[in-house]
Amino acid sequence: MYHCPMYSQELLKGTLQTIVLSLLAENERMYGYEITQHVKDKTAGEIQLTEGALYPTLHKLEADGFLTTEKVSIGKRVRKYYSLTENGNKQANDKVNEFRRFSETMNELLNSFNPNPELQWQS
Amino acid sequence: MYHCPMYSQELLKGTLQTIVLSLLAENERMYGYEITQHVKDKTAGEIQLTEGALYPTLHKLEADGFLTTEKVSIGKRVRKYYSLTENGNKQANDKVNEFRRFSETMNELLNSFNPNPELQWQS
DNA sequence: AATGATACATAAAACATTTAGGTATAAGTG
DNA sequence: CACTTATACCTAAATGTTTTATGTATCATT
Repeated sequence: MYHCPMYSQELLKGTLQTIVLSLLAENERMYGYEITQHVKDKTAGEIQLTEGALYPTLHKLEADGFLTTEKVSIGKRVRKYYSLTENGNKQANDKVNEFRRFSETMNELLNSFNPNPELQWQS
Repeated sequence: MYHCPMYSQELLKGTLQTIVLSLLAENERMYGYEITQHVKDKTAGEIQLTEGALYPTLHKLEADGFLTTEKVSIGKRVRKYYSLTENGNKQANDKVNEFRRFSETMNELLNSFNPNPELQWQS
C-alpha cells in the first residue's frame, strides 16, 4: 500500500479501533479494503490505514465480540463484510466520545502555546 | 505513580513529545516531575504522564538536539531543568500544528457518527 | 501480456509505553 | 520520633500496536 500522509503516523496510534468502529456505526456493513479507501477519501489522503494494521484490528474486534462477519462472493473472490454487534455499537459510542474528550483536553493543554511569530512562516 | 485517568491511555500514545515540547515552549525551563504535575493540574487529572515514559522521552529529545539541560542543586537534591534549543522551538511548533491538524481531521472523520439515541444515556 | 487495482492475510521487526522496580531527600503528621 | 507522603531522579523487562515486508489471487485496463 502506497503512503504519503501529510503528518506523522505516530498520532494515529491508538485511534485505529475508534476509526473502524465509527465507520461501521454509520455504514451498517463494510469490508476491509473498503474501509481503507473510505478513510483515505474522507480525509483527502491525510489518514491512510495500512492493511498490516487494519486486518489484525478487525480480527481482534471480532474476537472481542464487537463485530460479526459475513462472506459474500463477488465473482470468484470472497469479500468479508463486517458489521457491529450490539456491544460493538456501544463500544463505537464509547470510543468516539472518548476520542472527542481526549482531543478537547489535549487542545486545551496545547492551547496556551502560541507559536513564535518569527517561526510561524517556517516549515 | 498513581493513576486514575478518565479515559484510556491508548490515545496518549504518540502525543508525549508534543506535550513536553509545547509546555517547554511556554515555560522557558521545567524539570521532569514539574511537567507531570503541570499536565495533571491543567487537565484536571485527565492526562497523567508516567515517569517511565516521561524520562526516556526527555532523554531522547535531548539526544535529538531539541532540549538542553542544566542541573540545579536544591539543598542536597539535584534538579534537572530542560529548555528548548532553537531546533526544539521549531519542533514544538511543528508538533503542535501537526496535532491540531490531526485532531481536526479525525474529528471530521468521526463527525458523521451520530450516537444511537437509544444509547446516548448509557455508559 | 503486463500493470495496477481490488481483496484477503500473516509474521518479523521496530517502537513507544506500561509495569515494576530502584535510590534518595524533604516535608508533614500522629 | 517514627512513619508516611511528596518530591525527584532513573532503568529495564514485558507488553502491545504498528510498520514493513511478504504472499496469494482475481479483475480491469492498456
